[in-house]
Amino acid sequence: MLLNKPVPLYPPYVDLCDFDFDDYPELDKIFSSNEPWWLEQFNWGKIFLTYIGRNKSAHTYERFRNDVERFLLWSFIEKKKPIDQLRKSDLLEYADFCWQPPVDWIGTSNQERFKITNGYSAANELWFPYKIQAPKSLKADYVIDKKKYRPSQQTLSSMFTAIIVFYNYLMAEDFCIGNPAQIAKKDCRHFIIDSQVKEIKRLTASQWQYVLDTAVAMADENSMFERNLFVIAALKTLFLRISELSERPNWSPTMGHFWQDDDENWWLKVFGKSRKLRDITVPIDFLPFLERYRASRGLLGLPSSNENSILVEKVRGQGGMTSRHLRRLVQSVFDQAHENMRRSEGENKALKLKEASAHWLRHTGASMEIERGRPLKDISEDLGHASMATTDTVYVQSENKKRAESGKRRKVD
DNA sequence: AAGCATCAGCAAGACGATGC
DNA sequence: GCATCGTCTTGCTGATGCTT
Repeated sequence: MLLNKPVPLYPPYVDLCDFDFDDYPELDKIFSSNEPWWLEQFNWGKIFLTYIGRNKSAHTYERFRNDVERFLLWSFIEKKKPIDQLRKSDLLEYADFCWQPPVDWIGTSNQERFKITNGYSAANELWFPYKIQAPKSLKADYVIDKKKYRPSQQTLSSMFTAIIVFYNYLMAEDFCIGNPAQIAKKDCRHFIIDSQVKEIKRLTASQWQYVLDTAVAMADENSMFERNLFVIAALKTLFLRISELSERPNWSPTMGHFWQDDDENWWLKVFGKSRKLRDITVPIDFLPFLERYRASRGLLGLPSSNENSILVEKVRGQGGMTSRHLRRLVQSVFDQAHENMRRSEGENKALKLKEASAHWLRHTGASMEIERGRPLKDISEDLGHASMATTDTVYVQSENKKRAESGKRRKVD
């Protein structure tokens, strides 16, 4: 069976662990009817991904699976050469391929790799190795041109990372003798040195005012939106990441995580990125929002220590919520706020509200605090950054501000 | 100090399960 | 019956620690 179009090779991690060709008749056919090195290299990918899935995070598995799969498909179908025989120039060719893949390798929607049909896993016809989508702010009547697909700098760099790590693994296992990807990365012509001034992804003070007013109005009208109001107020005022409000395998946020010290200052304990626990200062202004949301759930006053009710609760069913749905709650407020602001201030001023995502609230809150002159050190701690340098480059950009200031006074004559 | 390798989190569409 | 919510997906962004 000649392979002339890309097919998915690797299932999700749990399914890869007990992978058996009997369950994947199509793959079985492909590998038994092609040159033996196809199967050998499929197996290299398989043991590498198994190792990643076992020792790294689930996300890293998915990220690396994409790229190992694309790379092998390219070597099978396009290059027709085993990966242990590839050299730097071949890898540069692969980078060109990724930069502008053929249109029949590109899809326009998220799709599962495999579908179960008649008890067997079969390739999903709608799945493609590459994907192009319309940006959410331009969703309506947007025509997708697959020829316009270009990976971002991050995507390209992630591609090299995955292939480099893959080759390193193969070298350690004595399958390969060198790492052509490592050398190719330095010569890849698609990388541009980026020292641009980056726009901070935040709302202006007036856009934020619309978001807050809209959320209050929505909650006043229908108590089901009390939850939306609480979430956006918490994300903005306490600089939270969306995940820090979500139920996760090793952490469930509860009301008891709000606590008071000896001087009656309020704090919130959160479990952040890279398994770091931190306490965030809770301003007095925020307490009414907390009380209000609690009241809508029939909880009296402010949280007592060791209170173990869920922090943000589902309206149907029991327990905390995943980040996916919390993001949708934020999005629904943004959509309404955009509509309100567009009507009274015009499309131009409201535009950013269409692009905004939940994470912008963290940026908006921190940026507004910096403008009010709160010490950078304190904000950095509340954000949970390990170093103030991160806070400065992401939120303040003091170097750029100085440069803009000194450049502003140049004369033409 | 800058750059790189590593890897974790976030965004948002698709789709199906679930609770009321 | 249907809105709510979780899971899977790819693409994007942020953070950390090591090397140079």
